[in-house]
Amino acid sequence: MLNRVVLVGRLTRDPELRYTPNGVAVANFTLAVNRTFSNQQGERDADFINCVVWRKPAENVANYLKKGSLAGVDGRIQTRSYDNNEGRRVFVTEIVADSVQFLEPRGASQGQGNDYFGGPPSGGNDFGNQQNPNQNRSSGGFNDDPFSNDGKPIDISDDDLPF
Amino acid sequence: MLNRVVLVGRLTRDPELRYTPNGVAVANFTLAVNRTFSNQQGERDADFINCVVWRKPAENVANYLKKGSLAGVDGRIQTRSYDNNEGRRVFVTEIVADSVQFLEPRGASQGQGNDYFGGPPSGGNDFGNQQNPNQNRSSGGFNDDPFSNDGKPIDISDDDLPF
Amino acid sequence: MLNRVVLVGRLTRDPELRYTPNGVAVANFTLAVNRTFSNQQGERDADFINCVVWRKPAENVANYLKKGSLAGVDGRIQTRSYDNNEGRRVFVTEIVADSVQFLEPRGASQGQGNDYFGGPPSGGNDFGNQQNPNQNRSSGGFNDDPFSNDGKPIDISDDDLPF
Amino acid sequence: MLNRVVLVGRLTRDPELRYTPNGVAVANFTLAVNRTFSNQQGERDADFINCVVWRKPAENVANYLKKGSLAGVDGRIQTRSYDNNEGRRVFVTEIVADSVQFLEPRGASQGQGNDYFGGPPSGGNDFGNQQNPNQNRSSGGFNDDPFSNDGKPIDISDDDLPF
DNA sequence: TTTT
DNA sequence: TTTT
Repeated sequence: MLNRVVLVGRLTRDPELRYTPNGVAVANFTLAVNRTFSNQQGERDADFINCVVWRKPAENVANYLKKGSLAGVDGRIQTRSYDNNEGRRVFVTEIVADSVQFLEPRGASQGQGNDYFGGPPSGGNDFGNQQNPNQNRSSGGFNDDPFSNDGKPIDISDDDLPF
Repeated sequence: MLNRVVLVGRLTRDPELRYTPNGVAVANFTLAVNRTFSNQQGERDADFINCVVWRKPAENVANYLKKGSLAGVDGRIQTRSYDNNEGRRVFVTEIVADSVQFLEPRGASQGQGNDYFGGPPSGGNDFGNQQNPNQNRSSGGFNDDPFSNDGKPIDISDDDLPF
Repeated sequence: MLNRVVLVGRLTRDPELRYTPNGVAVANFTLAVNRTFSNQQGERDADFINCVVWRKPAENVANYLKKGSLAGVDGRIQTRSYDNNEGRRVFVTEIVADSVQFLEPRGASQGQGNDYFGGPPSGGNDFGNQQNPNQNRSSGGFNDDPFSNDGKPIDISDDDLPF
Repeated sequence: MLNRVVLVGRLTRDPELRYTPNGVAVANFTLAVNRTFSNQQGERDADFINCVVWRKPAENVANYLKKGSLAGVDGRIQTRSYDNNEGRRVFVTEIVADSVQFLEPRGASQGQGNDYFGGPPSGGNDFGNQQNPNQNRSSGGFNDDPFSNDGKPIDISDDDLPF
């Protein structure tokens, strides 16, 4: 069923990288996502959202992100539970990231070249597991913008503004 | 910052409706969202995701959804904490729904008429807080489908299939 | 960079299935997504959104969805252009679906068993390309709901309701 | 019905700001969203996605974003049509943004203070129409991370790695 | 050219 | 503590 999450926020601390017994990489990190509205005290609260990422992107996260880095996450919500050392059942809600995007400007990672993110060897600012790069023949622009009416009087109506 | 969640799943039990001291409605419910892949044992696990919704849509949820109902949620992740009655700090991660969509077929709610959801007085199958119904003049369709080549030989290339 | 789309709507007509020269399946369909708000005339407009899906899920879409079917789509926006038979450049914006979910109730596809969707041989109501089924050990629930205060007076504040 | 889009990309040119006869602001801009995978030629294509935003956020977009700015968009897909000056029906697919987030680092807009975006008078790096700032009492962190096992041997299994 |  |  549908389960999709997209976040942009900052790492609250350096990511933690581990490996399973079989050598599969896992990285954990927490994203502080500032709310877009203020609370009663006029402050902007944040949500602190735990994220997990596996395999290659896990290593990229560990290598190129650190406390304070601005990052985007595309993933799904996962719930699980485990018994802690006091014999209590603990319930966990976290985001399993399909891909993590590094959103720091070039300077922040001393990269160079014409890519936003100078980091990973392979070039590119996105750490993803097998994506779905499907149909994309002649990637073109977009046109016929109804607003780009060349010199003719503008025609924007108010019809569509319900509140 | 960006924080967006979209879910489709089934209510694990009837929603709970309450009111704040000021009379504002809040509904809580949990969505079981079946995973789209199987685990090692060949079973489909589910994620159990707590949701909150406020005001009018809260009342609609309480009135038209029940245990087992299929529903869609569009919202954001919220984290909070509180001290429980043992003096322990409890951390909560939940979804604050901006809108909840009822996805049961008409029959399921004995509704009628030409709306999918026969429920709410106002008609419509969606419970939302103030949406952003912006520009939408002549709502039209889409056209010039590259695939609708009238009688001419099909032309789909394999260029775009990287794996 | 981030590019994520989630839709729930109804097919405007039967999906079209084709194959590339290399035998890769592609299905095209249009989703009518009713808006959640009414226009000036009190009517609910719809958006008509073109979707493409590749490989196995393409065949599932062709086999199990038809005009009017309620479906969910998780994908990304793609823009491309091509020259039509009048030598005009045509710009296309469409959704490339990573996965398509069949949201019709069981009866609608004469299925049976304890799966929501009785359709595909493999069982399951979701047609997806290689998903990212990562960490998901003991799938558990969620707990310590601040609202489940056992018999104690309810404590919901109005603090958080800014408008 | 569900219709949700989240994008992060760069403006292909300066945004265009206009006003309806009633004085409502509308801004148009196109986002270039680089794909996360390469094409057959080893290049990263981009999708060029037209966006519209209304009212106050429209003015913020016009004031604080320009060609090349990195921005996040949270919105919905809209389709419409109009007749162009050759009497042809043109179909448009675009994103109506509920909110636009400015993702440039502080320096890029000569701002200051402890907010990421020093721009808008009201402070804050997000331009949104009326959001849904609901329940958010004691915004706290997150804890009980199953991975933060203090000095005890790590326990990550491979159970969950299906491919 | 559109669905319920 | 979970839904079909």
